[in-house]
Amino acid sequence: MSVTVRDVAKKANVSVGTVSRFLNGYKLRESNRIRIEEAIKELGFRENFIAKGLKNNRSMTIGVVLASLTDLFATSVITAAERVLAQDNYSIVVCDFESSQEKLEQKLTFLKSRSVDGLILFPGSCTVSDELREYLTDKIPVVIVNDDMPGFDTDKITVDNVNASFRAAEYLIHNNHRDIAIINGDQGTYTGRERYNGYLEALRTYDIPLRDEYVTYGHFSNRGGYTATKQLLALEHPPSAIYTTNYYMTFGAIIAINESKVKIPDDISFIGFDRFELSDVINPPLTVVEQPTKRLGELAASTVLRRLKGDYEGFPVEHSVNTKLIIKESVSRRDGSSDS
Amino acid sequence: MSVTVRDVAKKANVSVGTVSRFLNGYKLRESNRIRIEEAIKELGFRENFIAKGLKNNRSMTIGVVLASLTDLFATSVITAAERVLAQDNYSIVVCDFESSQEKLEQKLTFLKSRSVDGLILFPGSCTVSDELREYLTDKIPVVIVNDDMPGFDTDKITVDNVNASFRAAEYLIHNNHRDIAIINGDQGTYTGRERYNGYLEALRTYDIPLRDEYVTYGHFSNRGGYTATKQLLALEHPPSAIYTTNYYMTFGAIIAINESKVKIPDDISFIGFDRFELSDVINPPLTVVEQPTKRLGELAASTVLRRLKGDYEGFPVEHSVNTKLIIKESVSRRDGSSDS
DNA sequence: CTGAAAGCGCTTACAG
DNA sequence: CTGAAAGCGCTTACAG
Repeated sequence: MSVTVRDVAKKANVSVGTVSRFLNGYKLRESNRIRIEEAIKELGFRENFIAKGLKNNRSMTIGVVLASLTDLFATSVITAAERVLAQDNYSIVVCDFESSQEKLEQKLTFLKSRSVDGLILFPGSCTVSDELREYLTDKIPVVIVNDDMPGFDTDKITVDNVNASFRAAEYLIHNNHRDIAIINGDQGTYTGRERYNGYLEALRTYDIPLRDEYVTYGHFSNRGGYTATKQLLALEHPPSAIYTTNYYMTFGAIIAINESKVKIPDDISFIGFDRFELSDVINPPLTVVEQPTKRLGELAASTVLRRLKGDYEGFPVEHSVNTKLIIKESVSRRDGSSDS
Repeated sequence: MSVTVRDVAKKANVSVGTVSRFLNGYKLRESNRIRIEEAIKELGFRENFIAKGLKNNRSMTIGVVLASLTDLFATSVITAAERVLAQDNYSIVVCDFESSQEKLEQKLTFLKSRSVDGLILFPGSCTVSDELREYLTDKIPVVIVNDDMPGFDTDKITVDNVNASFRAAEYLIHNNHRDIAIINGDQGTYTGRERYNGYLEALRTYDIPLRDEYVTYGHFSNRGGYTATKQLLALEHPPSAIYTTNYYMTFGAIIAINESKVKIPDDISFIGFDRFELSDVINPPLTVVEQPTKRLGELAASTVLRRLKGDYEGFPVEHSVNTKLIIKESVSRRDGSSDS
């Protein structure tokens, strides 16, 4: 049915070995090269990656494992990663594990049985497991995105979460805000904790007492951000500024604010997280912490690729990429006085 | 290195053929079965899907091709599809083509060279091409999701787009609205056209004249929905109701409305599209057209699976799944009088 | 630079 | 029910 190296070899009057060498970029006699090229074209030959994989013990696929396929941050990162991987002829096979540790382990063995050559993992709140350790034992490179994984030493691509929060809070402080609320994500996650820590650090640095009622939790969801914001606005002494720590909570918060009578930035200042389409649509445009999703994806991809080529220099490496505080118009300058 | 059928065979004192038969669920002598099971367990044997694929000419992977990995509708559908496919041991390899016809064709040949066994395609504004036709020629099942593709006869899973719009508009009409605006998606797409058609049909059915200034285009994006809404609200005679035809435009519109002084549903009625987390968060909860993404994904998956098993009954089949109009509180009843 | 041959890990007629 | 053997489409020492 499909045309194979054997057919090409016959047509070009060489051995299959020579065809194979041609395909893999080895030098060969000019005349042979030309005849093979012609034969390939005439016959419409295409390599069979499966057969190739069997010999080389390579599947030319990279597993991508994440909590949910509908997570905008992860899919943005993956989009960039895919582009880089495709250049080297790798394709990605994706699995979501619905934030379940058990499902995660299941998916890991599933992907293992498909002989993925490498793994890009967004662990979220999940932890190491034997299934994961087996990858490293078998020399299959694993790259973790925006997470730590205590007890699992592998390459990581992260973002300066602590610093991001620090600068967001600091920016508010520089604008004379002292009543700064944070809407935290799940503290069971690395990003949730780190982003909270940066906030705490900023308050400490500038000698601003931490007020418990300004520390809320939105579970990284739209609804959570919405509820937390409602709760903050209902406080007897509401904050003068709110800082949200991911995209979903940001928009939950914005909707809650829009529903109330308070206005950004006159009545309340606001710093959101992540910069996707909505961030710039709303009015006033939001000051946000922008995560370099494209760069993260490219780094994740190039790191697996590098390991795949056997270059294990510096392993395990951690690339931390800087976020950017995008200053727009959602933060207003308070006058110096404090009414507390 | 890794343990193979040969190792299992040796340990269990049978031939590799027998081990293979065991793996594929054939009956065999009780004593052999037991010894093989033990050997597999002791050796930690796992099948090599690549080798299997070479013999069977199957890769056990399904290609998923879509315009953008960050599209919430598509990723919701894929999530459900993946679940079903995984049950049959298929994994999905995804490619986005960034809404470019050229990239699409490129990805199609790319996936072809990885021997995907089937294809789930979200064509968006792209059209048929030789690369795609080749799949059918080679008996690789292709299922198209929520789109038509003139000149390409294959299985399709769609949604009752026309009817969805018809019922949305009708619902507004039943609530005495006559000045109904629509925010259309790109008319180069199937869903864009169909959703517009349903609106037109409703107006025609109820003898309501079409007003050009109420027909706007939001290009399926947040920003587009935002801009179109601003424009509608600025009209000398603004509509009494707005209907948006996808999720992104819905939230662009909501933000625009929130920024203005008009209130939902008192000043303006609103029907959105798609029901993801935000739809229920905002206040008042939105009346929306809900697309059964889970069902769509399951149908797409089970349809490829069926074709893969050689069951070509009814080919090409078109499953049209019903949307639901979720009635919440964003539509108000007008009094009978008209002020036009 | 190239051919002949063995082999990657599995499956499947064939013969018993 | 099972073994021996050929083969899926490719790669790669080996010898020349």
